[in-house]
Amino acid sequence: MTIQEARLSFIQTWGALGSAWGIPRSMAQIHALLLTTHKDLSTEDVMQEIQLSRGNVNINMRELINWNLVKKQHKLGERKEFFTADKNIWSIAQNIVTERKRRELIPVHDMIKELKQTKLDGPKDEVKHFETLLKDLEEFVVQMDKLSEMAIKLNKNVLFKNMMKMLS
Amino acid sequence: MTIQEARLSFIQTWGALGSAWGIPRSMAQIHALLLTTHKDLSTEDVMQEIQLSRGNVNINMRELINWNLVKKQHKLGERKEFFTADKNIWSIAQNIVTERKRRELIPVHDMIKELKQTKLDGPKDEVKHFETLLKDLEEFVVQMDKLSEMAIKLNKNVLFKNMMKMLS
DNA sequence: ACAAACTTTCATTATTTTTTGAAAGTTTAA
DNA sequence: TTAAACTTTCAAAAAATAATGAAAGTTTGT
Repeated sequence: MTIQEARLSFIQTWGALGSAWGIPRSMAQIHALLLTTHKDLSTEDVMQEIQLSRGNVNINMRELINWNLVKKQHKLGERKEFFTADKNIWSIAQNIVTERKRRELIPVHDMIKELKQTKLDGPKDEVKHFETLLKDLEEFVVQMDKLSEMAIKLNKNVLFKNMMKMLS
Repeated sequence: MTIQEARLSFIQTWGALGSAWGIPRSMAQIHALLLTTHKDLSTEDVMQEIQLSRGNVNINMRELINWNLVKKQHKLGERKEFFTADKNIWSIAQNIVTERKRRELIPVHDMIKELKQTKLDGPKDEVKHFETLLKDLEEFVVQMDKLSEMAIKLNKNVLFKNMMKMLS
């Protein structure tokens, strides 16, 4: 298999995975392409390599930059902008986790907190059941948050790896 | 606020969250509805409460059953089927993690393993870079898998909670 | 100031995903 | 065996999401 074929196959799979996790296919594909190459790529390069329109590349590249997964590069003597992906897999994971937390975990937590503060009218047992649900959910959200922090902080850490071993 | 309003608000938010994570809105809403009530509900009940078509409820309920989040109940003297959600938040989380792992983590891991076994033709440095990427990704996938196992096993466990405290 | 080189925007189009609902299928009780 | 009560299926419609590409905007060098 040529390296080109391997790349394409990787890009396809990564795109499908992104799609399943609510990340636009093109965004995931662009990210995958940048991951597979050491060279910095221009918008034109990306368009050509994975057959996307200029607008699409532009918009999704900006999003990747927002997520801190990609950086702009300026080449001496070149007018074009080039792009390069962070290649450290743990830092990639950290940025993705942070971003999704901000977008999804926090809004849910806010809703839970708000409902918890609200006095609910209705049959006593129903109110009780609902309040228990809210309590359980909040505990869960808080634990997930801690777990993600922990995973981020300790991913490369010896203590963490030993703990893993200890617990598996 | 009435308990009915609170429920609706919860169902809406849960539906939106599901949507962001690649789970059909209706499926998440049905799940949320079942979580908010102690009573077992029939298809008809669900259709009425969140305004969904019969087919939609039927299909998504089946999916919830596949995910082990919901169980069928038969009531004595009733011909209809009723449905009830698992109310234990940790067991819910476990089932979701297991299911998503099966659907997304494993296929990606398989792709990585396959590419790793393949002899790649191309410029030496490009091949090297790509192989490093594969190695890093595989390590990552394996660690994620371990982390999810750990989270599942230890969620209610005292040792785990103390560890969390220790590390935060 | 001009124009070439490049980037960004956004209304429109295309694609994908989800939902509908009526028809077909199944089960149960008499 | 029949028919009422209920469940399942799936082709078609609707809704949501993503992609296109041409035009507008910006920057840079002369």
